Amino acid sequence: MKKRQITIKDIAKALCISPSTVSRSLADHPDISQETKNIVNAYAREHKYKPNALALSLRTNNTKTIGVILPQIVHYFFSSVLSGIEDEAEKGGYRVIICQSNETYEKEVKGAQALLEARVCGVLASVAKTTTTYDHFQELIDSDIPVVFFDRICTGILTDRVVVDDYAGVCSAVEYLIHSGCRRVAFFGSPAHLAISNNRRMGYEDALRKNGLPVEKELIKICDNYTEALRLTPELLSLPNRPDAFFAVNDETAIGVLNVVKAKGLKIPDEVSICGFTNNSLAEVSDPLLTSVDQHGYELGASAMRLLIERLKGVRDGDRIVSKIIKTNLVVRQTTR
Amino acid sequence: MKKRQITIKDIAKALCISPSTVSRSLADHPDISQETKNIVNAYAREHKYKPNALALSLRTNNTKTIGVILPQIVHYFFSSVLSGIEDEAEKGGYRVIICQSNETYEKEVKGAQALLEARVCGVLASVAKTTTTYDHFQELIDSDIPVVFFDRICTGILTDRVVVDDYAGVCSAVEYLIHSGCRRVAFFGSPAHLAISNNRRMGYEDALRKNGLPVEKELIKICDNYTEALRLTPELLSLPNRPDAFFAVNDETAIGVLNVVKAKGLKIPDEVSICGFTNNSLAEVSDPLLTSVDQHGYELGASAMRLLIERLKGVRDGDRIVSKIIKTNLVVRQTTR
DNA sequence: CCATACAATGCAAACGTTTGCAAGAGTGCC
DNA sequence: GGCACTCTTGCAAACGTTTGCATTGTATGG
Repeated sequence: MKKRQITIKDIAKALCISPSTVSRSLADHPDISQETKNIVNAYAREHKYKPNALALSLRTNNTKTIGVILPQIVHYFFSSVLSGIEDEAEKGGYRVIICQSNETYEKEVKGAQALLEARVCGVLASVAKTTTTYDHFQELIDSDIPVVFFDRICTGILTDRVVVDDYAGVCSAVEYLIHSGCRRVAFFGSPAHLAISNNRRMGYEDALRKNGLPVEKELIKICDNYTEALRLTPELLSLPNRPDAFFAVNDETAIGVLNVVKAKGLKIPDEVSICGFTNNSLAEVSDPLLTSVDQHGYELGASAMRLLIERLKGVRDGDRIVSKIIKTNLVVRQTTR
Repeated sequence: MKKRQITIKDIAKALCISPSTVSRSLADHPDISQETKNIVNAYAREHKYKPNALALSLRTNNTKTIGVILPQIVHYFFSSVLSGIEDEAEKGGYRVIICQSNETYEKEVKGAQALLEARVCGVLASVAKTTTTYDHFQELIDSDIPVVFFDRICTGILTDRVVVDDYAGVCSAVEYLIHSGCRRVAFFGSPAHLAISNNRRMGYEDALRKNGLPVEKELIKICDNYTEALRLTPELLSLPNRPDAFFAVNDETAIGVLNVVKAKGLKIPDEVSICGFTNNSLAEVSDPLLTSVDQHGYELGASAMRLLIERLKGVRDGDRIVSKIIKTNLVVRQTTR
């Protein structure tokens, strides 16, 4: 009952010719007569011949497959990155196989092993939060599989990378706040042990300095989720000299701020401006609509994939590692002046 | 410079034994002496031997790979489904390769072809909005590749499916609204040409009927996005006999309603109750927090994958198609009494 | 001492392709 | 008629595995 897919051998047998002739006919090889080609192609089409990608890969030692290792598909940012990766892969004729680490080191390692066994041509990776040792990535590279890190890069390893320009994104957003008249901008950021956090914090501080404003400890909080924002925002608002703007390191947090500010009866943006980061769907349904820094996740994924494909094609010269930076841009909506 | 992965043949040559012995040693075959096994395993570990999944698949005619066809990875619902699929696949030792259709028929067909070429063991699919003909899915089935549809099922084809219990989800949510004292519940739904839309609409109507309330045309609108909600909600609120509750078919729309209601100065939930559908991250950051029907996307994906694996193992008997229904549940928050 | 049994290993084919090389048929030229 | 050429096709090996069967060597039993 098990129906096998039809193979080149089957076609050859049916038409009483050799497999080589069939193969060459399908590939439109000049050595084969037009007549034979016609017969073969007709038969192949009629019987819905599909080349066996496995056999082909084995033969040519080229799987046309890219592995992706990322923390969590469900996060808006990563799913948009993945979407960009997928689209660009398809354009280049590559398949994509994915492994989510769920932020654990162990699953990340398992994923890398699986990709090695699948003989992928290259790997795109964003490292898990709990990862501190990088042997599994090094093993990929040692096996001559190009690795391109995206967003959460791996500092210990010399390899291509493409990251979001957090620093500039935050800096220009904060400058925008300042130029619109804000004088006391609060900053809600992530814990400092991620490289990304520091970049953002520096962007904030530099924007203040560039514009002659003081960096005040009491306006800087570690706060990167909604509930924390609900807890910390009132504290800041009740300062004798309350902030007139908030910059939050993600949109959930910014929405938390927004809800508190509204509840206190303060006018947005006239009395308090708010700016988020990521620009996910939240920003498009809040009231008022949230101004946010767009990270261009899709573009980042697409860009990483393009870079990887260039590597595979050997367009890029050998050792020179390239590090691309995806520019963010501020999407101004209604929470800023 | 190109470093090949080490193969069984390499090990055989290095140890001056035959490839078969190496293969059997690695598989812990009883025919092989413990001594030989030890030597082989040691050598393999030292040189980081990784079995070539391609060759294995070709040999055994089993790729241990599942194909997934879905409309858009970026949507919260689909990315959570995908996450469930991925996790469950990993448990079962399957790889996952994904194709997004971007809601277009053409890409869906291309995806199906690619999966056929990759000789996947089975396929999980959710059909694109623009798809009206199903030959590409039929071709998979004709090639003896089991297909399990999830969420957006394909009515024309007899096959396993797992869907969200839209009808019951909407019905019980609306009943909840009624039992909490609401008498005029408005319904914001999708255009009727999707099967899903009708189920939801029926759930709404039946809930009203069961509780002796009239189904009123003027309370039923086609409206499934944020901006539409901003346009239509004021209309309903200015009716002489305005609704005291809104049920929306997704969370974006519900948030739109919420924002309008708040702006009008009506109390939520005392004067107007609101209930959404999907229970995505929006529901957890709105003010007040949105009551919503959780679709359990992750569980749906995991369940579909489990069903597919059972099929592949032959646990399920041949022709009987199974259709699983994932129960929704109402997450009551602050927009309902 | 021979037959038998058993343990350990090797041979070779197969999975579905591609491809270098050889081979056959036909044609034109001297 | 023989030679060199072109045009078309086929043979066989290779990619990395697994596995049925054959082979070898050794020990056991009569």
